[in-house]
Amino acid sequence: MKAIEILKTDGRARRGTLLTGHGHIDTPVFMPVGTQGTVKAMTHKELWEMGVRMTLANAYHLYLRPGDEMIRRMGGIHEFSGWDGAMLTDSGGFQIFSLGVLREIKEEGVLFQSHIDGSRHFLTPEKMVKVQENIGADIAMCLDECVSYPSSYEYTSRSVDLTTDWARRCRAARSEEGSQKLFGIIQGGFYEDLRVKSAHELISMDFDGYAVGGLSVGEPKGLMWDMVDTVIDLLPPEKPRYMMGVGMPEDLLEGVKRGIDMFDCIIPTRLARNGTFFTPAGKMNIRNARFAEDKRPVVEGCSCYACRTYSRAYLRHLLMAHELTSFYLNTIHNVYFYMEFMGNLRRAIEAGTYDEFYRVFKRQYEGGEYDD
RNA sequence: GGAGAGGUUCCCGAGCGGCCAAAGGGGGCAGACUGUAAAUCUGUUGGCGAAGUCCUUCGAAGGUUCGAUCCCUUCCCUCUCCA
Repeated sequence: MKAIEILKTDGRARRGTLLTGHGHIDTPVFMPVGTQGTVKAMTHKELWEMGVRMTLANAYHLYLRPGDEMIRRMGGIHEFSGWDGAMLTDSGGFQIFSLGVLREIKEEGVLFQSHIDGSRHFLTPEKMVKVQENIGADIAMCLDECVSYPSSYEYTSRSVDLTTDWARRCRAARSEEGSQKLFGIIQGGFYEDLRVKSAHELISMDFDGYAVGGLSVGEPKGLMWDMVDTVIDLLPPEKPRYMMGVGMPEDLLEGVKRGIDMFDCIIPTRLARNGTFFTPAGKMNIRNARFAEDKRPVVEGCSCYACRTYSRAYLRHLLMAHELTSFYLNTIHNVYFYMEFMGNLRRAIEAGTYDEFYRVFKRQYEGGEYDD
């Protein structure tokens, strides 16, 4: 079954509808990250009201706790959590990368030591497909190896072969009944030929969609876009393209311009908890002393609950006092900002004015004039 | 009135002859964060534009010493116990 319908294009930018088992999702879409089946500090109510219709959870984390079998017995992640929107699960590939000290990568799979209790687990592509089926994600991701930057050509090359082999095994392991979609993940580090090779091999396996992974791992920005450019035109236009783990608003702007349909990133939620707000004029660190007695909202004219109700001074106070409400309100603002931003991107594509939107946004965002 | 303990940089608190502008924590200030082991991490926190065999600082004033936050004397102030 088809995973996306493209409604309109503007240059390379695509405006479409992602077809999932839990609703049709307007693309380009940004998925807030909810690793453990919840976007930190949010309930479904706030997310839904802000227009979030799709989130990302993590199969590795849910496998360890509470357990994928348990979630299956509870009726799947949607029933278990009460989330009516769509959900994509990452396979745990990123954890192979980020929890590096606790792992050993083999051809057969990854030997992993749980960060929770130290227990040993052998994660294979087949197993992670099964885990994601148990969880009941609308979109599952293949197990992959996300290579760090910098990595040698030799290492990256072997890693791509491994990721490709794992993708083949994931493809073979999936059960064909049900509406869950499975995406392949293009790797290849920062070597164009490896990216091309990875893309070609995955495309030949006919996945429901394709992700570009292994980006934003510490490389210069230019390199990241080189890799996207290298691969984007190889991808079948009738399938969704997902840029994993990206990014900042300016990254979304660049990605959409290049034809990416889906993004996820921890940035809006984590930065919120750490005191950084997104504004049309760039990032704002609310801890800065100059906001101590600032009665204005974070963003003048912003319709989010936090901006409608609270001042910079008060939000700063909540953060400094380590009040839990701070996480809630800050996250609301940043997620709202992202949702509104994505809506604007989509409308710009519909209107055929993406280039203009791109220029205006960048000028404002890099101008940094929120402090008057 | 008697006995004892103590006063250290914004706060708490270590230091008890030079390696001390003074550990550590808190707080403050600033930075970072990109498929979340994140309610996290990093830097900085006396002055002098920077630097230093520089200046000021460890309750106050004297003293001993080449040298004192550290030893001595007196004073001021806190706290505890006894009366």
